Order: sequence, then C-alpha cells, then structure tokens
Amino acid sequence: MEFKSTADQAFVRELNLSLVLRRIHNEAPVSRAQLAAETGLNKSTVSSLVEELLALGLIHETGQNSAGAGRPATLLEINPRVGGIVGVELGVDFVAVALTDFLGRILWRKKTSADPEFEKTLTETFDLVQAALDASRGLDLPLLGLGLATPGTVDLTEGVLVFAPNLHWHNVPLRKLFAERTHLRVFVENDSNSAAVAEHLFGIARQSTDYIFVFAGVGIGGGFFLNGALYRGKNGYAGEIGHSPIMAEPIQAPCHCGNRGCWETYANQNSIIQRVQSRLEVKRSSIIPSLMAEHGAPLSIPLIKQAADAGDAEAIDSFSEAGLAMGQGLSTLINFLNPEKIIFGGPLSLAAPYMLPAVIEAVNRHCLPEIGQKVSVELSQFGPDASLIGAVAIVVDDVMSHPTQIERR
Amino acid sequence: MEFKSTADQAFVRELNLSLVLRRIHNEAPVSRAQLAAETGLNKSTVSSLVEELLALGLIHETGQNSAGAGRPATLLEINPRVGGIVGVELGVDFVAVALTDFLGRILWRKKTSADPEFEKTLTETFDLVQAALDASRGLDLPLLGLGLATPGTVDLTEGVLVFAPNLHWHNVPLRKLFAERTHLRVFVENDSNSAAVAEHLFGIARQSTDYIFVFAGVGIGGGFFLNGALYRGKNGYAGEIGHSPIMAEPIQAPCHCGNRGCWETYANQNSIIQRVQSRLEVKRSSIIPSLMAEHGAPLSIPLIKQAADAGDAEAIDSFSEAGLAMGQGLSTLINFLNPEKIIFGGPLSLAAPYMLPAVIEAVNRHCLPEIGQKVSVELSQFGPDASLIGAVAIVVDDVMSHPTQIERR
DNA sequence: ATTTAGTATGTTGGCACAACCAACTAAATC
DNA sequence: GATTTAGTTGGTTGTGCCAACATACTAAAT
Repeated sequence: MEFKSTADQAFVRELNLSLVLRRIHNEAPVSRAQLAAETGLNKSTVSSLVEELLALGLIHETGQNSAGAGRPATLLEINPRVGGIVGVELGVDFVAVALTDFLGRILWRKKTSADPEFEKTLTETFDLVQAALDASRGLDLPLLGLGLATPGTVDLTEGVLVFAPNLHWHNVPLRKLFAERTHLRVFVENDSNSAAVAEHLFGIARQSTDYIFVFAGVGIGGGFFLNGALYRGKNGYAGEIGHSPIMAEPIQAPCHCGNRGCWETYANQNSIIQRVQSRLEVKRSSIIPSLMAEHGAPLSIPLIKQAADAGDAEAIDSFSEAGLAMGQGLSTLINFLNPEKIIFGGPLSLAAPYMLPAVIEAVNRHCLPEIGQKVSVELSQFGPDASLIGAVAIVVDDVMSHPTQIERR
Repeated sequence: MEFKSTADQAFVRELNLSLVLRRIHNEAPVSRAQLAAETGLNKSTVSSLVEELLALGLIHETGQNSAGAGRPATLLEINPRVGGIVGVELGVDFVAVALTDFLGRILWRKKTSADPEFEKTLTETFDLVQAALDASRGLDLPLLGLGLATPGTVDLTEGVLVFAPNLHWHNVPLRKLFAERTHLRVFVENDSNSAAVAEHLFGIARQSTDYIFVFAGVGIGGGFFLNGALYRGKNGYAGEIGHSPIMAEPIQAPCHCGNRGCWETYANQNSIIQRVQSRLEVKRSSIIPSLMAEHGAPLSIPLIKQAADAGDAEAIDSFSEAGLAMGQGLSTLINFLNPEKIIFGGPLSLAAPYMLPAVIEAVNRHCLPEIGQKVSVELSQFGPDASLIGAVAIVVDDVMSHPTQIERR
C-alpha cells in the first residue's frame, strides 16, 4: 500500500538526531550554536540531541573555537572510531573487501580475482571477510555492519540478490549467508546504487540532491540519486541505462539484449578494445603491440591507458571516440532527468582523463541547451573503488538514518 | 542547502492529518476503526484527527455500516463541497478553464482558441476565469484556490513561468497576475507534471508510487512520479523525453532541437499527419480526402481519428506506425526508470485505441525482458483533459498536504 | 593589573501539545 | 444476557519550544 508511514514523537526524535548527525558529518567541525542557527532548531533542542549523540559515541567534542567576542564555541565532529565497517564488492571477475572507519577511510583492504564457480567465489569471499574481521580485532575496533555491493537486482528488505545476469546468480540470500558467519548487521545493495551513495556521503556529491552515478565497465549502469534519495524503481531495476539507442556510428554489433545500436555497445570497455584492435589491424604506428608483448598480456583497459599515458595516438583517439559515444548516450539521460551532476566511475574511469573532455563535448552538442548548460560531468572521487566504498557507505547511511539503533559488535 | 526540514509536534500532526485525509480520499467510505487498523495509529489518535478534519469541513460522516456483529461503524468520506477549485490550462493554441468540486468533478468548463499574442491570450484567460468565478458564486461554493498548468519550466515557489518555448513566453509572473485579480491562492505547474498529479489523485494511478505520464501532442513530454512524489529535476526541466534518439525508421526530418532521429519526430501529432500525407500521395484508396473536403479542414488528428473509426486502413496503419515509434522511445524510458505504469495522455491520446496495441508491442520487443514484463501501459483517465484536471489536482494536493492551512474564499 | 561592559555559547525548568494506553461507554448481533 | 466491534475519555509519556540563566570569553577603559 501507499500511505504507510505514520509519525510520532520517536519519529521526530530520530529525524532530528539524524539531521544533526548528518550536518556534523558534512560540516565538521561545527558548534551547537551553529547547528541551531542552520537547522532552525532551538538551542536547547540541539543541546539535547548532541548530548544523545555523544552518549552513543557517534560524535566527539574537539577543542574550542574562540574567534571574536563572546564565549568560545565547543566544536563537534564525527567520532571516526565509533566503529569500523566491512565493505564487500562482488565484481564480475573479482572480489574486493575493505575495512574502514566510520568516515569511510580505508584501514585495510584486499582484492582477489574471482572464480567463475559460485561456491568457490563465495568461500573465497568468506575468507577475505574473515581476514577483515581479524584486522578489525587487531585494531581493537568494534564493527557496525557489513555492506555488500553486487551487480544485479537486489531485494533490500530481505538482503537477497534476486538476479545478476553477469554472474549468472539467482536468488542468493546474501544477508543470511554473511550474517550467519559474521554475526554483523548485513546490508546488500546494487553496485551502481552503492557507488552513488558513496559519492553522497564521502565524495563529490555531499551537497547534491540530484545526480546520477554512471558506472562504466563491462556494461553501463546507473545509480540515480533523485530528490535526495536513491531511486530504485518499482522493482529495483532502475538504472538500466546501457540499452538506450544512440545514433553515433555505423558499427552495428548487436547488443546481448537483442537490440542493435545500444549505447553500451559503443562506450563500454569492450568497445574500446575493439576500437584499438581495428586500428591496429590497419597497421598504424602504435606502441600497443610492443606493450602487449612486454606484459605477455592481451589488450586491456589498463594497458591501453598505459599507452595513452606514453602519448600513443591510437590509444588516445580510441578513448576519445568512446568518450563521444558515452556523452551522446548521457545526453538522453540528462534531458530526461535534468540532474545537477553526472558522476563518472567504475573500471573504465581509469581512462577518465582521456574520455571526459570528449564526454563533455558530446553532452554540450546533444543536450537541450537549457539543460546541458546546467549539468556538470565529473569524475568519481573513488574511481574504480566507488562500489567498494559504496558498500561501506550503505552501512554508514543506515547508522546516520537510525542513530539510536546503532550496534557495535 | 541540503538538510533543511526539521521536525516538531506540529509537523507530526500535519503529517498524520494529511495521511488520514488521503486515506479517506482513496478509500471512502471508511470508518475510524478501519483507519486505525490500516495506518497503525491508535484509535484515539484517529478519532482526534478525524474530529479536526470534520471541523475543517474537509470530510463528512455519511451513514453507518452494520455488517456483522458489534457496534456499527460510522463511515467517513471527503466532503466534495468543502470548496471549489478553478483549473486553468494554458495550451499552445487554446486556453481551457474548469470549475470543479474538491473531488475534481467538473461543475463548469469553457475553452477558447488562444490568440498568439501574449496580451490578448492573457486577457482572454482572465475573462474565462472570471466566468468561472461567477459560476462558483451561482453555486454558492467557496473557492480553495486556482491551479494553472502551462507548458515550459516553472518556478514553483514564485509561481513564475520561467520559459515556454512553444509559447515564446519568458518570466511571466503568473501567480502574481492571477492572484491580484482573483484573490485566490494560485499554484503554477508544468502541464505534464500536473497531468501526472491528476492521475495520482483522481485517475488510474491512485495506488501507484512510480509511474510516468507521457504527454503526446505537438511534442512529447513526461511527468515523472517517482518514490511517491513528482520529480522535477535540479532546475525543473525533468521530463524532456522527446529528444532521445530512436533507431526506428530511415525518415530523417531534423528535430527543432537540432539533432536528428529524435523520438518525438516519429511519434508526435505532426508525424502522423505526415505519415498520412505521404500515404495519400501514392494514391491509395482512403476516405480521408473526402472527409477533408466535407469539413473544409486540413488534416488533423481528430479527422484522421474519424477516418480510422470508419475503418480507413491508411488512418489505422498510420496510427499504428506511430504507436510503434512511441513504444520504441518509451522503452528507453522504461529501462531507465523501471516504472510501474506508463500513462498515455495529451491531445494525441484521442487516437489511443489505434496506437496502444502497437505501443505495447514495441515496448515488449525493445525493453529488457525483466523490466518490460513488469510495466503496464495505460490510457490516461482524462485523455486530452489531463492537464486541465491536473491544474485542479495541484490545488487539491496542496490542501491534502497542509489541511490545516485551508482557506475558503 | 584590574575592572566593567558587551557578546556569544550552552543549560535549565516550565510549558504546550503530540501520540499512546487502558479503561470505559455505545450499539449492534448471537 | 453474552459477545463483539466502534468509538470516547482521562491520564501518561515524551517531544520541541521558550525565556531566563550561568558561563566564558573579548574589548576597552581605569
């Protein structure tokens, strides 16, 4: 049903606690008086809220600020050691785990390439998580929760991965599996969505209420942050932006979705590798073949990036072409949703220095002028780690939303 | 800034009043006990809220329901005569005004074709509004407000039409202009957005939190209802969906936005007229030329509709072709946002019986299967009147959101 | 060095008002 | 009469608000 949420005093208290906590997070160091002035809450109310947050261990008093006349202010900031958080990113071909403090700063991390087989990937992930738990014990840091970012659709309330086409996984009860082993509170979220939350809490979107995280890698996915909250769609599928048609170029490799002309076939990782390959076939001078021989490795984005860094024209031009296609596809998205920002991240964001100028050029060309002029296209603060930090961020966001329900284990 | 809204008891009261009022609106007739059970509010709280709504005149007690054992329930419903609402739709080539009761039922309406000149359109609109005011006085109905739906971008807080490309209007302070003459509370909203709100309050989207109103006419615009609220984007431009590229057909009339292949060039009113024209040029048998002669009128959507109703194949096929293009463009939108519903409205929705089957077929073909299977494409309950009813709806919605601030004039 | 004024910070106790709860009355059926 | 359901009443708890207050500093005169 539609109209569920009733309000009572507890709700008011939680909302105001959360409000004050988020402001401290965003503007630390800050005084009680400042908080009162900015929020419109009464001074005494702020004092009461701050007292509760102090008791919960979520914030710290940290020195005084005696600028100007009057009594000096007691400054407040987040207590980063209130607890640690374990973030897990299940990638298509890797698993990454991080241990961070409450401010999302990485204290420990590890990454392994994943086995295609389901059971093996899972046990390997459990091992990494166990190592993170050991690390937290070494640091004498209680844990607040475990966040899990995964490709595919997620049932948030149950913590179940409903379906991940790239992993070929169906209905995996991730929360149950990880909660049993770690006895932590477990949160599961889609990888693009968690990356979007990472930018909101820790990255370049702290002040933004309307932006889109574009996750470029094997495909192109989107995390929508609209009206100050994630937008997941009716069934959690929102963000499938890779399959809009673009009129860029006459290449017409059919997309795995069955249509032709899908955006992601022109602008994903593989499209760049193909661009480079076809350029190499016509025997242009390029250092890429020798790099491949040197590393004994096939074409890859990091390798092409390395060539571009060395000034290789074929590499640079390939990135630039893909950037134009990226920007053309983005234009549709921008016209639809009129976001404040597009944040570019994921594996492909390694190549951002070579792609972003072309992306922005294409956006300016293809968007409606009033809308295109207002949007800014920026690089993710976390680049390829955005989803991993995002896994942490969804836990932090839950604590920020329900500060009284914090559990340190 | 980002974190504004603090909460206090007044806020709680308003939220719960609004909650109960909306439930009564949606489920009338309904008893206090039922409301308590459904909302989770305490019985005594519901009684108190209901009492206040009764005192405000917003609801009525209406008979008893004595089914089964126990004391019979006192049923409650919205009081439609709590006040009237004036809705104004500023179209590209017409102005429509309606007077409705609080349930959005039309008591009086009038429509005129608009003069292209700004001043004349405005005075003509004032005259129509005055007639509506007179009608309300005749019915002895106090007025709750005046809603204004207009194409283009709107500054909601100021009630200013920022820019309407089709009207060539800039920075028109509509609220100020209409409030001065009518002394009513005036609300201004974009036409597609208001149509979306109309379906939410009075139409086929009462139970939906995630849907998109597609307004097809001269162009194609969208009203996004996401997470239970209108989504307007950062600058109020969200919903410019007409300019996404589609790969439908080799016709390539450039769009007025400067790009080629824009969706709306394949699926708007004019595209249908062009389809019919080119069919008539190759001399197929069709009753359309004789209809044109009979009416002494050029090709138009109502005329083509008339031909289709008479079984004319050229008319039917033209609508169907445009429907395929409509569905193809919708697929991008659906993949992006995973809505529950697409609601098809606007002038072109006259032809819905001939277009919708093709639209649905194209959606099924082009959407990602998991997403496409979940969406339903439906006809607006108000068809070409959706924005006019929407103008009323934005006033009703404001009253529902802030019931204590109701003003009857 | 001392005093006095001025100013901003943060705390206290009383208040109004929200929803909640338990016990009640009201009005029907069995 | 017993039972069941609807709705009301009086009292409780827990909010944020407000005005007065204590606190702690700077500024500037003595």
